[in-house]
Amino acid sequence: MKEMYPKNGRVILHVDMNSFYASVEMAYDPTLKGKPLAIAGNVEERRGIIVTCSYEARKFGVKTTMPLWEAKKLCPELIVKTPNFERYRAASIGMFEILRNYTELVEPVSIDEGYMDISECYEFGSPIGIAESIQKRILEQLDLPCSIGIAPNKFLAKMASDMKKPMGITVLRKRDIPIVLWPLNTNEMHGVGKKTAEKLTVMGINTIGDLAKGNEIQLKSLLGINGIRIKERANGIDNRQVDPESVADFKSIGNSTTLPKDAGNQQELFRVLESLAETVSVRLKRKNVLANTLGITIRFKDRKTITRSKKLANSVNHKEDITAIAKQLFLKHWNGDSVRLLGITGYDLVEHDLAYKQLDLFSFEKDAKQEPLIKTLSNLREKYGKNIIENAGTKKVDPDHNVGTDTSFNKDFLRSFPNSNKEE
DNA sequence: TCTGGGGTCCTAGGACCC
DNA sequence: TCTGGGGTCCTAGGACCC
Repeated sequence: MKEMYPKNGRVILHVDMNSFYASVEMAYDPTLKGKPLAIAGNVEERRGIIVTCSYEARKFGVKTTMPLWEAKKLCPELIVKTPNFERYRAASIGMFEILRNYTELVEPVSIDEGYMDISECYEFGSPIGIAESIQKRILEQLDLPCSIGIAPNKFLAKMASDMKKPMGITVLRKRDIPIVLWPLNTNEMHGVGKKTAEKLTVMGINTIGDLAKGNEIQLKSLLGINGIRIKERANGIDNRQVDPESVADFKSIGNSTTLPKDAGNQQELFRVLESLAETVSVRLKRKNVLANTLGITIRFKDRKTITRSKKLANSVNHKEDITAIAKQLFLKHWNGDSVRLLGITGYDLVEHDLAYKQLDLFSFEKDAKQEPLIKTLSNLREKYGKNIIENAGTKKVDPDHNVGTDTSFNKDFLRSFPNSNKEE
């Protein structure tokens, strides 16, 4: 059966929910249907921006990322709601469940979009038939609209799903590229933003067709590896696989907030850091991971933004540890200027159990990496007497002398010392 | 009254080691 | 006496996406 299909005959779908948050609110409260609706954060405060809006609101010129006050000026009867993420997550889970009825090869990209590899889905009919069936089920079961792109790879499927909204189904074959894709401006291409489009313009590249014929040496020198990649994409080449596991290994977990008013008071900023640390700690624990690197973000009142991070000797997920490190980083790099936004992010995430195993190994290791731990141990000895572990601090650690069996010194005990990551 | 919050990936320089 | 080249880790910033 498989041999009947050509080697590169993949069939990829990109399923994209239409104005997702607004549509979920409408499904939840049908009286909102047909009305200009916007979802916006910080509704009471001056920093609120439009996160998503209904097609009715778009007719007035309301757009995503527009400040709320501006949207209200354009559309005085705009209905504004704050995001209700539990609702959106529930709808998202329902949507991906429907997709998995057709194949296990479903890769969620974000809360409201995902790729499917339906190359082997013979029993469900033609690709268009499958797309129609998916669209119908999502509408009937969840009352939500979506657009679907059908193509031989991810990039083309993504471009295709964008072409008809709402409730579109678009097929984009390789042979359609010159007619359908090439006339478009480069900034309409997935992966080309404002900055890249500007650089391309300087090179005399305006359309995706220009890019497809672009000079590789020039592209590479101006845009790095991305220059080569976007040229390939412009020619319809994209070999990325649909990977259902990719959601499982997230790389960072963070929380940031724009303050109601710019602030320059250290006590006040510390309180913000404490609350951010709390959120990050809860999220890390919920995902059962610890962070090996911690970073902070400071945006000043002129919107200049800096990030500062620190690789840690011991992984963390407790609020107290995160708070202490964040404050320390902040004090070290804050110049006293008024602050607009603060953020804390954990990177280098390791699974809870793995982190503990490494910590155990770590305590028996004989090389120089042992130093931070030895310092911690010395502190402990000073505080609690030298009977905790006799030979810590020397290079001659006996692997059979298991420090972990001493109940007064276990992992939890060690972790209760936020200063174990203190900078020397 | 301008411009949120959650992320990913890439680049580049300096430290450090061999 | 005066200095190579490669690899990896760490840190910071930037571009992009939803």
